[in-house]
Order: sequence, then structure tokens, then C-alpha cells
Amino acid sequence: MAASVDETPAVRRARLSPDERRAQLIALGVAALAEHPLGDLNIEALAAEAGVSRALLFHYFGSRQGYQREVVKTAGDSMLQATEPDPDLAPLPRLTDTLRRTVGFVRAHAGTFSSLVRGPASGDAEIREVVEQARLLQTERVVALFQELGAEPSLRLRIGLRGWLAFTEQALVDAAIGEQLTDDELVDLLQDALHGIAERLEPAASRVLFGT
Amino acid sequence: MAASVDETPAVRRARLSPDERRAQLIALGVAALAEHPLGDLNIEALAAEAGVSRALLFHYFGSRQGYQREVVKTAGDSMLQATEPDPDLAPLPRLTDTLRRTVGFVRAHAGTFSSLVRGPASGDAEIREVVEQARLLQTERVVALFQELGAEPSLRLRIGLRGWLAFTEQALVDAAIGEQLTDDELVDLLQDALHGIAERLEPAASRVLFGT
DNA sequence: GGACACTGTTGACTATCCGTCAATAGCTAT
DNA sequence: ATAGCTATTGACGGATAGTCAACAGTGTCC
Repeated sequence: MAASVDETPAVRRARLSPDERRAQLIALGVAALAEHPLGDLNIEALAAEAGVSRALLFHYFGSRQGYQREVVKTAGDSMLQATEPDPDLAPLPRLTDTLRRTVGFVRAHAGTFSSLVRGPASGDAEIREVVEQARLLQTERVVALFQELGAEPSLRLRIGLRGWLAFTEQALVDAAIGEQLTDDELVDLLQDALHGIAERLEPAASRVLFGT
Repeated sequence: MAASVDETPAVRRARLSPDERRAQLIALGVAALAEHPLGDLNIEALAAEAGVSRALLFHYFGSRQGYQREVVKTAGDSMLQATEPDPDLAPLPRLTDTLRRTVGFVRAHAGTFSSLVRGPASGDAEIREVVEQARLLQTERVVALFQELGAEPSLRLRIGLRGWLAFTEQALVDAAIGEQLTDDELVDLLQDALHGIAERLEPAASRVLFGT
């Protein structure tokens, strides 16, 4: 009886293993990211929400920025994983499929995506590096589509593909706010934009992926 | 003699008019923007540099964010002014000319541009609003090119044009770091990207501006 | 040319939040 | 039980945003 009472108020005053505690604290931060920008992450409020002291956060993450870094890394990884290209599909269908899942993810986690894309820009250099690394990986995913078809993108096209990623992030943030386009319309728009950019920056590469 | 000694150490302990003081403090902030991101703007260091007390900054701008807002607004206005489209040119040459001056401005003020574009993202909502307003104006400049030729851009194209602005900012930041492209190559890349995006999102509108 | 009013300017104070560290308290094995 | 290990914390120090009553240039009026 006494035990059940102890359990009812949800894991009160438990002494967790370091891994569990880290995971719990990071999860709370990721959840907070959906509501507030990264910069508004308040250590005091967060510790209170977790039911632990502020000192514990510093014990595990060293600093506020170290904590933010883990939160951003975790949220970013979950997005990268949710939008991982399906290697069983041919390049063009794979692009469409990846875009569709990306749009779905953003619609489902609009706040998180927004914080992830716009938040860390003015933050710590290390945090920016984490996001930049994720963007680099996303760009390489697109580059790989061309390479797989035997077309090595030139510097000119690579800059264009990196720019298209910024285009995409912008369009997704806009779409997450104003609900003016359906998912399919948004996927089409993004894919058409990539098509147009590739076509004008390196026609040969565009042809192997899009046919024109 | 005594007077000249007083003047030698450059306007020491002068009591300025509010307008002069505001202008001086904002100018210092804009200059600092070229070196550090917006978030690193330290009121104490800045007041020391200006030779006044911190309290004076709060007197004039109310808060740190109020001050940052003015700094960003001023820096942004100077960029908007430097890249103002020339109404005497026909739409397509006007686009090229504007892009050329934009690239020139960014090359000349790489640090400021970088801080302006990436800095305020995670800052205060009002500061973001200032930057967003400038972006809206930039987008409208592009929209106007099409309208002037009788082609009212659809929602689909408008989102594309807004996205192209993000594309442009990304490419400019990249180019400001890696000096791999000449100014002309960068202008061509940006214009080609716009062409490709317009062509695929709304062919009719693309034709009136670009011919194809 | 001296006193007065106006206002640009400041020093001293408070509040908030990041970060540190020695001390405490819960878990496990014998 | 108890002893040792370690997850956890309360209390402290430091930096910086923001406030406010008091101070000090500057012009004006007689």
C-alpha cells in the first residue's frame, strides 16, 4: 500500500542511473524546444520541471550551452532519422519519398523544426556546428542522388543544392505557419524548385535525375 | 592652449544632444556587428568604448533588446538602401544590377551581413520582426519585377520567391566565407537559380521576365 | 555676469541567472 | 546493520540586465 502511494505521484525523488537521468533531462529539453526558441531555455525552470536541482544539470552537461548542444543534437538526430532516404527506391522516387516524409515530420513537429532551424543561429559556435553538420549531411543526401546516376555535381551545382536546402527550410517554416498548401502541393513545390535550380545550374546533371 | 589640450583626446566628456548621442551609440553597435554576432553585444564593453556609462544606454534605448533592435534596423536599412533597385532600368537588367550591388555589399561587409542574416534568429521576437520585415520588402522587390510585366505571381511562385531569398542569403554567406566564386559568377548563379525556380513553379511568369 | 531652470549623465543599488564545490543522502554488497 | 560508492543538493560567488535618485553641463533671463 505504502509502495503504491509512493509510486502514484510518478517516480518521485528517485535516484536514477546517469544514463536514465541524462535521457530524461534531454527529453525534457527537446519537448521544451517545441514551445520556446532555444535561447529561452531556462535552466531553473527546466530543473524544476524535472524535479531536480539546477546543480544536477551542470553536473551532467557542464554548462547551459553543453546542455543545449545535447538537446539540439538529439532533436536533429531524430529528424535525420525520420527523413532517412530509402535505399531501395530509385533516385527520383527516393527524393519524392524523402520530401514527403520531411513535410510530414515538419507538420507534426512544427515548433521543434522551427526552433531547430532558426534558433541556434546566434547561439554558441558549437551548437551552430551541430546544426551545420546536420545540414551538410542533408546536402550530401541530395548530392548522392546525382552521383549515383554518374553525374558528379560541380561546385556551382553544389552551392545550388546547399542553397536549395535553405529554400526548403524557409518554405517549410512558412508552410508550418500558414496552412495554405497541402502536403502534396508542398512536396511538388520543393521538388520543382530543385528541378529548376539543377536545370539552370547544370543541365546535364538535371537530365540524369529528372529526365529534363 | 588649455582649450586645445581639452580637444586633443577626441571629444572627451562632451555633453551631446540626444540625436547625436543616439546616432553615435547606434553607429558603434553597427560597427561591432561586423566583428561579433548580435548576441555577443556587451552593453558594458560598448558603453566603455563610447566613453559613457551603461545607464545612458538604458536611458536612450530602454533595454538591451531595444538597443539591439535599433542597431539591426540601422544596419538593415543601410543594406536595403545600398541595394535599392534602379527604377530607370528594365526589369531583367534591373535584377542583374541589383544582384551585382548586393554581392558587392556582402563582399564589402561580410561580417555585418552574416550577423544580420543569422544573428537575430534566436533573439527577441521584435528583433526578428525587424529582419523579417526587411526580407518581406526584398521579396516584394522581386515580386514587383513580375507584376511590372503584367504577371501577378501565384501563391506557389510567391513562396518560391521567398524561398529564393533564403537561397540567396545562404549562397552569399557561403561565398563570403569561401572565396571560390567571382562576383560575376555569383551573380549568374543567383540569377540562374531564380530563373530555374520561376520556370518550374510558374512558366508563364518566367517567360515574361526571362524570355523562357 | 550671476543665478536659475532644464536636461544629459552617472554611481550605486537590486534582481536574475550561470556556474562551482563541499557536503548530504540514497543504493548495493558483504 | 553497516560501510563504501556515487547521485544529488544547498549554499556561495560572479557576471550582467535594469532602476533610480542625485549630479553636472548648458543656455537664459535679469
